[in-house]
Amino acid sequence: MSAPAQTLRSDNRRELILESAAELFVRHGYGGTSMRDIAKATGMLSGSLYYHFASKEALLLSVFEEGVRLLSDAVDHALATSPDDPWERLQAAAQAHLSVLLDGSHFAQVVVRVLPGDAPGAQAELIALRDQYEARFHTVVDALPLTPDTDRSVLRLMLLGAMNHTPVWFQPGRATPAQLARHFIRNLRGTAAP
Amino acid sequence: MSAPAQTLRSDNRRELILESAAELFVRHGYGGTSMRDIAKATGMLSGSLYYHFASKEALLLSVFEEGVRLLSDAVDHALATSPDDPWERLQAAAQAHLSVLLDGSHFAQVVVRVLPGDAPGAQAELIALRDQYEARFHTVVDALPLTPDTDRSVLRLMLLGAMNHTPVWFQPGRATPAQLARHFIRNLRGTAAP
Amino acid sequence: MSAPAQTLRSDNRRELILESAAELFVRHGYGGTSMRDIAKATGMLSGSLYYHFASKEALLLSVFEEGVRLLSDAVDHALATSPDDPWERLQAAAQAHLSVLLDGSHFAQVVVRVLPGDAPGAQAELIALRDQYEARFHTVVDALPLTPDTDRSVLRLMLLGAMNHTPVWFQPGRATPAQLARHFIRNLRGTAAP
Amino acid sequence: MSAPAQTLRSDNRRELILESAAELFVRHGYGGTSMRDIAKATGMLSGSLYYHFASKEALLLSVFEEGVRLLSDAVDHALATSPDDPWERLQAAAQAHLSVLLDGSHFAQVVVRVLPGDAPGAQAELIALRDQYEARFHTVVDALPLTPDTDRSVLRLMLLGAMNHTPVWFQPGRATPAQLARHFIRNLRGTAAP
DNA sequence: AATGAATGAGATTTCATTCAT
DNA sequence: TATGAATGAAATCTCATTCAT
Repeated sequence: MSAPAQTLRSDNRRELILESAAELFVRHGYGGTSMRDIAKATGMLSGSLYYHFASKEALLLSVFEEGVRLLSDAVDHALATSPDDPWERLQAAAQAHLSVLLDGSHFAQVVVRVLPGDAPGAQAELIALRDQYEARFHTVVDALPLTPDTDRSVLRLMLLGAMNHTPVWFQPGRATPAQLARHFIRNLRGTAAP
Repeated sequence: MSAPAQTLRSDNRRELILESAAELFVRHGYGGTSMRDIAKATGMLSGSLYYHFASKEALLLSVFEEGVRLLSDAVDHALATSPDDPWERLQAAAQAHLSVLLDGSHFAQVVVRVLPGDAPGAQAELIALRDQYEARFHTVVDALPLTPDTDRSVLRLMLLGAMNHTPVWFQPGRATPAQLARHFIRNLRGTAAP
Repeated sequence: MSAPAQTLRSDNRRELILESAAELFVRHGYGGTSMRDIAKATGMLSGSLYYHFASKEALLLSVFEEGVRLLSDAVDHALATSPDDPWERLQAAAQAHLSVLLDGSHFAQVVVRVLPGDAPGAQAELIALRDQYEARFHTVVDALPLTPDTDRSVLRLMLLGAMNHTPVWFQPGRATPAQLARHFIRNLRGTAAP
Repeated sequence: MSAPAQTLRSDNRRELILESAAELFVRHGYGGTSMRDIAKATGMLSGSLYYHFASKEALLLSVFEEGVRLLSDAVDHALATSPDDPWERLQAAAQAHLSVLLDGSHFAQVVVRVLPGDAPGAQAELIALRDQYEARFHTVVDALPLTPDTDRSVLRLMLLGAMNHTPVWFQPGRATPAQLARHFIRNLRGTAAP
């Protein structure tokens, strides 16, 4: 009975550090955030972080993994429950992506804010994680019925770029992530007045 | 005869520092780049940088300003020499933006890579510079003939996000900035197969 | 048993830094003393000082406070146990002041050696501390029976100036602080041969 | 015709540097003043100072010498034109000392503000200059008719300490240096109400 | 699990100084 | 005479990290 309680408490601690780190990485970037900043935000001393994470890069990696996990789970679930229409599937994926990204989850924002080059020691892992997640959009875009002269890669990267830019300008009151996703997809399907 | 040489030499020094700094800021981020790194890349000692720039933030600001200047000049020129068709004007602006961004100019890439939050002391100035540049796209997008239910802000931010994401994945051999711009605009006008 | 030892050790460390700093500030002035000098004198590395004091100015302030505390306590105690005669009370205060200043306490000497203008960032606090201490002499001098044409402020400042100058020339073997105090007061009461 | 003009101009430059340096040494101490500060106050670049002075310590020494010269000349002149009464001679010397010190001459204030320990490399010269000046007070105090139990050294150092402390608290409007000198001497001759 | 204390390297910045021009 | 540019050392301070407790 006491063991699970302990585990829970320890998990809470770890969670708390991860959350504080994620928030600070988003706000000031990886290089602009110090272990002391993270410790202070957590109410600990900086040495104490090292009981939970071996290094700053390991901490970043954990944050990044959690962000990728949240995004992946959301998109996977959206695709699993979405109908067959290719454009609707893309919109479902976009909506899932934006929902996680804009609902205040700092984890997901770290994934699109911190570039692998920011942490040379973790570069390879960060790239692998990001690619592994983005593969989903590869699949979905490939299924779209497009005119032959449309470059599917450009379309995919365009959508990803547009979506990953949203944390910079998004304001909660104005539009929901779902509405944004609809806008994005509709724009991609054609916005010109006839 | 000697005066211009002197001026040139001094300008070269400053220019050289700016270029090295820009490149490193792009590669490792602002916080991931040290003044020593910049000095080493320039072949100077780190103290010598301070003859030319008062602080690391002042150096970033100069780099940023140069980037904004390059982008602004290119877009302004493109718009000044472009025909009246609104979509063609947007494409001209996008092409100018992407050309500067992807032709190897690290200055412009700093503008889209370094976020104001990375340098708290320069935050306000960075935001002002960015906004002042992006105003151009406001104007051009406002002139587009769009279906009434299209949110022009979303369309503008979508395009900017897509374009500013390109340095992450662009590979020189595959497509030119001009081709990319055309793709982007075409996609925004409608890519769905009939 | 181990807790007090720990506390003691930590206090000792802080105390040691304060003492080394005080000695160096007295010998070479505030601006002539570097944190490295202080660290070396303490047997630490210069970075370690910052665990105990946030900045060089904060360290100076702590040294200054300790000096003011020592002086204040001594003078307060002297006045509390001195008789009612105003001149004897002034002499008691002067003796207390000189005793602390000349018994080798570097803390007190910092108070009279380092001028507020030496550390612009701490100027206001230094002035406040000094004034708060010197107020005691205001009170005691005000109680003296003086001829009406005597300017009490001048008398007070004369005595303070004379006393605070002593660390420059005092030599331990020649006269005791108590003797000096007696000389000072007697001189102020009249030294002219009849 | 042009040579003297040049000389004059050069002398002015030198004078200007000396004055700026003196003022800054008084305000922020020797260690708290940088060559750049002095250059800026003079309207030159820091490298240019080295045409006039070989080093920061040489500059301090020149300032100090000028201060000692001003004080010495004033006191010597006062003694040369003063009557024979020993106390009046002391008062004349004190008045000369205070007049120079408080009339806004930063040179003289440097002499009493900068301690030899502040500039280890110039220590010996600074001490020699100071001692050479203060010898005058030795002579004058020795001539005083004093009760046998009065320690002449203490009296002399008391007066010097009191006088050299005045720049810290003196306010131009309230009393003239001459009045202060009279107060000081009268206090030393006896202030106690009968 | 966490802390207090320290480390040592390295960050940004400042300094006195030099020197070609 | 003075400047612009640079130097190299040293200044203050911060950092990620370690470790005994």
